[in-house]
Amino acid sequence: MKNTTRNGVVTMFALIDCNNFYVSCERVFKPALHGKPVVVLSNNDGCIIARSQEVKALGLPMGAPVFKHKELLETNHVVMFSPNFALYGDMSSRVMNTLGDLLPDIEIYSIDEAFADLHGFGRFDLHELAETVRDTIRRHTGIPVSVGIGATKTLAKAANHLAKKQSGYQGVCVLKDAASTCKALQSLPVDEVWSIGRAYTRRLEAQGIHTALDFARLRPEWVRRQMHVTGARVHRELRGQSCLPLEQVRPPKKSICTSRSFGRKVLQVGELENAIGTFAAKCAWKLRKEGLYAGLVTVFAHTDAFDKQGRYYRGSRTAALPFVTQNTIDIVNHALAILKVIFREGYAYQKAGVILDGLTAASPQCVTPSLFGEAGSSHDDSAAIMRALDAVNERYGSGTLRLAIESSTGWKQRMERLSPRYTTRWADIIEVRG
DNA sequence: TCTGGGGTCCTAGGACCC
DNA sequence: TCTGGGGTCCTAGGACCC
Repeated sequence: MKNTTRNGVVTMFALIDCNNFYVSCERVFKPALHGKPVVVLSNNDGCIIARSQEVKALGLPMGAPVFKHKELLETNHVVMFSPNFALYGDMSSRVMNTLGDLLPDIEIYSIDEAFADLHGFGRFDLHELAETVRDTIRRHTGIPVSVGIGATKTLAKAANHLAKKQSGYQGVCVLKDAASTCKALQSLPVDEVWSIGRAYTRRLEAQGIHTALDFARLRPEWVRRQMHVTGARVHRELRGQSCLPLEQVRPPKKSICTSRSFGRKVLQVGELENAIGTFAAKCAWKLRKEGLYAGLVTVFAHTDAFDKQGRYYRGSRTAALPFVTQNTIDIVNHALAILKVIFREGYAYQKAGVILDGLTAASPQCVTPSLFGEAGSSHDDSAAIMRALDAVNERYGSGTLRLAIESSTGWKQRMERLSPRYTTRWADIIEVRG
């Protein structure tokens, strides 16, 4: 196994991952739930998207629909929450801030995970360092984390998985040399390797490849041929050759999407227009938050794929905007025009969405305007109106100021088990009585 | 009755051009 | 029967991630 170097110094990567993150967030404010089975549900309270250890032990899989497991959930008195993303987002920044104070070079990889480059910690005991990280985050935020350390990001991921799954590790696993790495990979099923999903697992197992070590020992040419560049990269990473650098600056988004399942059948074009208008406006708002402009709009709508009786239809179309924009009114109008084209009478629509692509950071002044581009309000006026819109909604709550076509509830149907926004809403702040 | 939402990257294949 | 070759751009779909 080769180790990677940075400025001639051997470097190691850490992956810090929150345990059962959404469930842990709920538990911080309801300590009585520790040791009890808890799940967090998707929008519309449809699927299970986070499970406590106790629920995993019951054999309930990730993404399981609630209605299929009603009995199991009831007999085991599983506590259920609607998703509270305002709370999870805020708890995530607390965790990341604490981590950033401990380790200078981090990459926030997802809401509940971060990588760290440990090149400055060569003389430290990495196991002790990892324990300090685990304990400090727990103390400062209440969130339990696991820490995995290895010579590459993929090995850090693998180490983290073992730290979580095998209780002997107590949430900390360091693959400090070739011997410990080999031993770890032997105990890691190949489908747990980062970026080896269902499809590749099926093909690898057919070849008798069952563990990460089996995979790491395959010939590079074979892996390149069968699993393309992505597979080849993972393969090299598992063998200790770092191919994935730490990305401390988040690259700009390439697409922005807002979509929902309706939670009921939508038949009328007017209702669908209301939904698409709402989603398009939300996309435009996300776009402005990122400081980007969109060049393409896609609208899709489809009936229920699980419903074997009903007639299936899936409509989707992409259109180029006449000029790049971040204006809600432009984006909503174009989305509604696309909807007119794809809408078919007589279907029971179950889900729809809007996607913005062709994103650019350039403001319209820097972009050649379309020869037949829509004249009218200047870009300056448009930008000023959007700033005013965002300012009002920021201050008085999203949806205070909106287009007539938008729904006031954002097409959220059932959210019956929502916890309070303890950390982001004054009215919901927790009171401590002494 | 009731099955999430938001992303990225890669490849193959068609359209089109010279 | 036999039907150029190479390049680019775009899109759809697959695979994967959290």
